[in-house]
Amino acid sequence: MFQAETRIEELISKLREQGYRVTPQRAAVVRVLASSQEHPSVEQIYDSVRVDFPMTSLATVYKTLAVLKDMGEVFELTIAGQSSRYDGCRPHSHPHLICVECGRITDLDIAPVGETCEKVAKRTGYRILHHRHDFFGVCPDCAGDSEHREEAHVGARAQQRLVP
Amino acid sequence: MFQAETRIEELISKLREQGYRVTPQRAAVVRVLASSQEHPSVEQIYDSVRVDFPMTSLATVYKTLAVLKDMGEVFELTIAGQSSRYDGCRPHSHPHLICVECGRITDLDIAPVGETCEKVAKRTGYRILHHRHDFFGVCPDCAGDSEHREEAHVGARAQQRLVP
DNA sequence: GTATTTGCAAAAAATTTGCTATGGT
DNA sequence: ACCATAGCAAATTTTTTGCAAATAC
Repeated sequence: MFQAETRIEELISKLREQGYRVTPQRAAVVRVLASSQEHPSVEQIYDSVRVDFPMTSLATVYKTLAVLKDMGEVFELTIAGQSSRYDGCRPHSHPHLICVECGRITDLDIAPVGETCEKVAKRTGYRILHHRHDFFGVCPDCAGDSEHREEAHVGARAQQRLVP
Repeated sequence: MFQAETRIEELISKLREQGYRVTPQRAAVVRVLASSQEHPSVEQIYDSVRVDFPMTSLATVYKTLAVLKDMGEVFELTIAGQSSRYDGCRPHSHPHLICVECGRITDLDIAPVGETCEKVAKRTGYRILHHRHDFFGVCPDCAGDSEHREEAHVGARAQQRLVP
């Protein structure tokens, strides 16, 4: 929130530096990414962007995200059973906490495992680019809900299949 | 490879215990999952299964994987830009090494972060179910390839006086 | 002015689902 | 025999792409 403006400027600059054109649509996507803690989906980014730029297309959002991903400024969080979420606030790998019920994604500030990256590189001979460390669980809200209404509560956002 | 048989039996038993019927198709999927280190995709599982059971359908593979995932015996590794891969050899969360060039996925045997899970649970109030710790990088083979490609591509002239 | 980028709509992937016949228990 | 499951094809969902028109630089 605080650093959102800074991050927006940073991303805009980097786009320019790399020879990309800064269109209003791209700027809008950047703004949404930099100012949200929500790790939004493409659809959510699209909706937010269209508040200010109703002419923006979904394809453009995808294309912009592809550019930012290639630049290494945005990380795509693929998740089983739902569409990808995007993290553009912090350029560096950091752990996430993901509620498997409601889909909420939170940044974690636990000690980074930076040294482990180097350890892995040394041991395996890989050149490590980044890593993902995500914890999946049930958030307090959803835990409370499911205690009370186990069967009725099928997460509002999370589509889970029911199996006998 | 050694423990494959054991793991196959284990999975079959667990299916039975939970009231699922053990069909030849399901057994075949289990066999592929338990005996491969490759973290196969659905398509690869499908192809392997069809060697022995050519009548098996892709939908059945998906359905079987859904069952095994729900049982917590198979983990779906979602990856940006490609279809999911499945890890059914070890039931417990463990880190992976993923080559972003060739897609190869290798199990890592570095120290588990079990205590971190509990730490996260304590700190956040989430009930942690599992976690993902994956390192993305370029494997030695692919690194070699791209070095050669680059050299060939740059050509003799450009090489003479370039920055270290 | 020119090359990139947009938006659209259509295509391509990837995954799921509904329904009936089949087959495990 | 009963009911879960397989197979198939159609439906969904998610993401990508080709191309003419618009536009950032």
